[in-house]
Amino acid sequence: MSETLSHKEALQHSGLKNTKQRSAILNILEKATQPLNADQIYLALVTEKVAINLSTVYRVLNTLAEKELIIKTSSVSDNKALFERNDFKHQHHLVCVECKEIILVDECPFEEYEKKLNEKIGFTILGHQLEIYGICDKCQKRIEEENKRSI
Amino acid sequence: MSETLSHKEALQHSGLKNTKQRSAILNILEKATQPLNADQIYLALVTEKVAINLSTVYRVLNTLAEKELIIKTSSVSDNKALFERNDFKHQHHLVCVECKEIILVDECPFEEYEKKLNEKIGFTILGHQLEIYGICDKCQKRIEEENKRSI
DNA sequence: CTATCTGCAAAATTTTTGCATGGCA
DNA sequence: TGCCATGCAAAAATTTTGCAGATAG
Repeated sequence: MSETLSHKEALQHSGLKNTKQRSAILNILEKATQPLNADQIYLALVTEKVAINLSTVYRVLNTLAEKELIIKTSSVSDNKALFERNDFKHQHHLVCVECKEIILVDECPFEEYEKKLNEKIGFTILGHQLEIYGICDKCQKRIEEENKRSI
Repeated sequence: MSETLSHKEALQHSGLKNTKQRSAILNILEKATQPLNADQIYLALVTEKVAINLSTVYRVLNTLAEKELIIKTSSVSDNKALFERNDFKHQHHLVCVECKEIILVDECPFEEYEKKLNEKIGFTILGHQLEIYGICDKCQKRIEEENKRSI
């Protein structure tokens, strides 16, 4: 399995040992279509008959996030930590405060800004964490509809 | 105090009673230059000699967020719930990873970006949580100096 | 072989809840 | 007055940690 192989390489490259727990967690995140929380990952592993402890899940996730193999974010609705694989594309999350859906966007408004800050105050930006929240198109329309009806 | 008055009106408009705890919390968020978590709000209230219980803070914050008088988000780094007033005038933090100093900047690269996102995918931005990290001018120069000396 | 990793149990932290009392409309 | 809101204490939920035994390199 080439995925497992690349996980092994990724772990080694980060100076981490290639254990079945770590590899299994990377596999889960590989398959996921949206960020998952620790419990969801734990349950997915149990379903796949992977023997693991929830505290190990947390520890592995934090380790992988530190090494930037995965990305740690957090959910607005129930504020649990969320994790997703780092495909090294620079993306940001749009979180709808109504339906809690997460929309991924590739564009980033920072290239410009980073340059400006550096010129202005000499601050060198290494990175940033950005979460944008608002209301998605679908919810906006639903809300408008509801308002019309209630008049 | 006109702020207190508008809080009273805002609460009434949402069908909520105007209690000193709710008003005090709205006041704290009014003054804040960035989203605050429940504990920070509680501490700010205690500092201002407002008698309140932490569970009331949580309850009030959730109620206000439901009525959309405030916005609930969550922090990426320590995933705690964050709260800010709905029409937030914000600043951003530049955190130096060397000396941990925090530099406040007023400029925000989002006005442009928000417009673009709205036109493109209909997403209406209510706010955003941004953590920028890098190296400040001072540390940059110190590091360069150290490197020169070690050659 | 040994430094790192995991499981387990227990603790720490954040948030929620039940119930009796208090206070706004 | 009546209902909504708060305080208090206790519980629930999420995440972290210490330690002893297991395992990858």
